[in-house]
Amino acid sequence: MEGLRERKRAHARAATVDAALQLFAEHGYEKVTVADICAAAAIAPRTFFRYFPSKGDVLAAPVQDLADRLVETVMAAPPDLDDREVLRRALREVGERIVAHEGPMGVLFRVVRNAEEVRTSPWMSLEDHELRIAGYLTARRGGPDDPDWRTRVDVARQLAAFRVWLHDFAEQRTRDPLGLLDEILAHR
Amino acid sequence: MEGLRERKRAHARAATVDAALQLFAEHGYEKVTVADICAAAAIAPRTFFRYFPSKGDVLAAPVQDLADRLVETVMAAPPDLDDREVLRRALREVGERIVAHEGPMGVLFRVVRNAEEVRTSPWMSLEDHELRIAGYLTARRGGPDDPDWRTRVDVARQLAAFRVWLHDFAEQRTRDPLGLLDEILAHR
DNA sequence: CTCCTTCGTGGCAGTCTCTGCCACACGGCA
DNA sequence: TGCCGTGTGGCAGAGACTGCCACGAAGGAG
Repeated sequence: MEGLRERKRAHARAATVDAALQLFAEHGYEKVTVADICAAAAIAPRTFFRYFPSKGDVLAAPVQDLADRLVETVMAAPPDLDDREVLRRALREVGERIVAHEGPMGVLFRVVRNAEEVRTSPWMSLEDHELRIAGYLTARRGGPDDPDWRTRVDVARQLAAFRVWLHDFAEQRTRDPLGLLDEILAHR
Repeated sequence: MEGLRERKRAHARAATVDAALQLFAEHGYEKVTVADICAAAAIAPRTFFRYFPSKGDVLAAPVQDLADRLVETVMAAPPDLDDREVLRRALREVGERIVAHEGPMGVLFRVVRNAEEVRTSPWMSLEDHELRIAGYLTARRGGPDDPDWRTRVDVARQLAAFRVWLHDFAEQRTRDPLGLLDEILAHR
C-alpha cells in the first residue's frame, strides 16, 4: 500500500492537470489564471506551485512523461540494432502512445500550439533529452562518455522530423498518422 | 534622411539591447530586472515594453535578425539549385555571420543557454520559420502553396543539425567552427 | 517663425505569476 | 492515545507586464 498521504497527493496533482487542461481548452491558456485552476481543483495557489514550478509546467508534465518513455525505450533496445533503428523504434512507440491517447493528447498539443507563452517549452524538453539520448546510444556500443557530433546530429535530425509529425498530428491533417510517421522516420 | 524621431528611437533601442546583454553577461539573466536595464539604458520601464514585448525578447531580437537573414538568403538563391543546396548555402552564410560576430554572439548564446526561462524561445523563432522556409523552397520550383511533408522534414532536419552546431559553437568546443559546420551540413 | 497635429514617452495603478515565511492540521507511527 | 514529521494554506512582497492618461517633442502647414 502506498500510504494515504501519497495517494491524496497524486490524486490532487492529477485533478489539477485535468482541471487545467479542461479550462485551457475552454478559455485559452492566457485567459485562465492559476487561481482559476486552483478553484477548479480545490487546492490553494501556494500548493499549485509546489506541484508545478510554473503555470506552464502543467502542460509540460505529460510531454515530460513521453520523453521519459522515449529514453526508457532507447535504453531497453536489443543490443544488435544500430543507432538509427533504435531511435526509429523508440519514436514509433512514442507515436503509437500519442495516437492511442488521441483525445487528451490532441487537446494538449493544440493548447500548446496556441499558447504563445508556452509554445516552446514542452517541445524543448525533447531537445533537452537530445544529448542524453545521444549519450545512451553511444554508451550502448561502448563509446566514449561524450557522444560525437555525428550521433548528436543524427538524434537531433530524427527528433526534428518527429516534431513535424507531431505538428501534423495536432492539426489532424492526416487520416493515417502512424503510416505517415513511418514514412517520415524512414525518409532520411 | 530618416527623420530625427526614428533615429532617436533606433538608438534607444540599440542602447537597450547593449545594456541588457552587458548586464546579463555580468550578473545572469534572472538577477537583472527590467528596471535595472532601463536605468542603464536611460529609458522608462513602460518604454522598454514598447520596444520589446517581454524581457526575454531583448535576447530574441538578434536571433530574429539572423533568422530573417536566413530567409532572405533562401529567397535570393539562384533558381537552378535544389532545395538541399539552397538551404546548405543559406545556413553556411548565417554560420559565417555568427562566427564573424564571435564576441557578442558568443555572449548572447551563452546567456541564452544559462537562462532557464528563456533558453527555449530564441531557437524557437528558427522553428517558426521552418514552415516559411519550406514554403519558399516549394514556391521556388513552382510547387503548391502548402509544402509537402518531405520538404518540411528536410528543412526541420537541417535546422536541427544547425542547432547542434550552434550549441557547440557557443561552448567553444571546436577550433574550426566553419569546417565543422560544413561537415555537419553535408553529413545527412 | 508660429501654430497645430501627431506620435512617442513616462508615470500610475492594477493584475498575475511566483517565492519566502510561518502557523496549522492531518497522516504516520510508537 | 499522543507525539512527530511533512504537506498545506494564508500572507506579504518582488517582479513582469498592461491599460490609461497627460505631457512634450517632432513634423507639417500657413
